[in-house]
Amino acid sequence: MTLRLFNTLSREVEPFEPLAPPRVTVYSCGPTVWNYAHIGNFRTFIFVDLLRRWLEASGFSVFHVMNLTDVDDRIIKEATAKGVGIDALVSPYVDAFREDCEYLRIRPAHAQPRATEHVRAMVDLVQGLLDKGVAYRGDDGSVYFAIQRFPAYGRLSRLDTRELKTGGSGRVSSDEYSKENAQDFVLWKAARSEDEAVGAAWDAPFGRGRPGWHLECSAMALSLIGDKYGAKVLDIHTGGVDLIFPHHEDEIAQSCAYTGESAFARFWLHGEFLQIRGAKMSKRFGNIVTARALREDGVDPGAIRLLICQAHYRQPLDLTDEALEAAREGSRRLGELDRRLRDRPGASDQLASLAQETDAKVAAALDDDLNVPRAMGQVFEFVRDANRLLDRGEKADPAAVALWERWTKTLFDVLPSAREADAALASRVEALVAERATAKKTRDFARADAIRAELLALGVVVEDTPAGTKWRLA
RNA sequence: GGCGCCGUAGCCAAGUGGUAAGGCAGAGGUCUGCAAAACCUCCAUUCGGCGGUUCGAAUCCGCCCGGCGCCUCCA
Repeated sequence: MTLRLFNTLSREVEPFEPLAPPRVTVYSCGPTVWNYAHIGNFRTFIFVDLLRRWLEASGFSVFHVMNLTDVDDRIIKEATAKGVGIDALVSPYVDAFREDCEYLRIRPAHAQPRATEHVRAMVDLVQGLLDKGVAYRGDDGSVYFAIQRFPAYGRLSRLDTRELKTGGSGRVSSDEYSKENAQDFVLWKAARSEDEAVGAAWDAPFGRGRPGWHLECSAMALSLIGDKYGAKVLDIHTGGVDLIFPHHEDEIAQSCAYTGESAFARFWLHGEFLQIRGAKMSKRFGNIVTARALREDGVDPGAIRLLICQAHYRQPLDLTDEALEAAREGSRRLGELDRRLRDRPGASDQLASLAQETDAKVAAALDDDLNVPRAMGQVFEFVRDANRLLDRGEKADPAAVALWERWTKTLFDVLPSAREADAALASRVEALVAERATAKKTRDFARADAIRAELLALGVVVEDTPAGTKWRLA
């Protein structure tokens, strides 16, 4: 049983074998920190998080890099508008991104390089490309990559089968005139006064300027895996489907032209979009839902993760209130069983073997191009069967509990967040629960129900069990 | 216009040649003073439509309808 992954390069599911097992290098295109990342961005990052968790659980030693783009056109534009430097603009959003990742239980990448901290590597890369003659300096002082001098250009996005859009707005930016070929892309943008004003310009042998977006990823990836492992080729490169062209195509061109290798990454994995009510989430459409907005609305990260886990990463997923509510309910049910398992420790061959069977199916699903939804289906079948066994008096076998925690915590991390009532509320609730117990004992059910309603108003749900009354936050 | 993805129950969603996983919602039941939680039963003769290939298709092919994305430094 080996891991198979869909490789955008071949458009096929292929057996995954890293260059130097057990090490696996993964580079993920991260956010541009000009604003709060939205939940659509995070769908991709959660997909990568699931991939990493499964690689690690499969015994691979993962080195994960996710960049933070902290210099680009939008950032410069925003900084200019606000009259601040790019670093001042970006810093709060860098912090926000890390907070959001923590909220969504996304494991931080081992390296989270910021583009502006690696300008040296970018300059070297550009110089290397100039030296090799695949890049040239345009009339405007910017440096461009000549795609005609890189025959493999377009392989990832199947450019040879595409036609350029004709007609349309015909919008041509001024730098178009500086290129040898309209499709050449910029590696290094000559500094303008606006760039200087916000601190977005660096010295380079080929002229003062700033890195182009595509360049950033190549330079950081190559320098980080090069420094650490002496490697020139990534095992896996991830991103959203929108990055296939031109971003990843350009990364391949730059990187391979520079290293002389035939590949920049052996596997290219792309996550589909999270749409919102059928449309792409975009600032333009005003339909952005940020992670922090969800957090402020009290949405449990377990529910968000479960929602994302219930669709395959290569399928578009539509975010609706209904879908989120369904996931919240599903996550709650998982949480119920989790509580039950902790409450009833003991030995049970039946539960242990059930868990083992489930685990094998979960593993098979994940090995099949990270089929998380199929794996989740198996977990839910386990929930039903385990509850039935517990109803019949079986105990929570430690071996079963260990596997349960592997799925629900280590791999998918979909349980509801633990929520503790503060001391004041807890003591008030305890008092009411005690009073209700007395009322029940004297068969004053009207009083007991009134107290239950009162508790509900406090956000507390009570459950009468053979072991006594239990309560929890709703 | 070119390239690509998708259309499976009320909602979300697996399944890509062998006779429709799973979640949510809903109905009935067990348990309960009543609830809650959990469990049991039911809930797509059918997979956007029409043709075709096949012993057999949601799965392959063709056409059509509908939705979405990329071709603008957008995950």
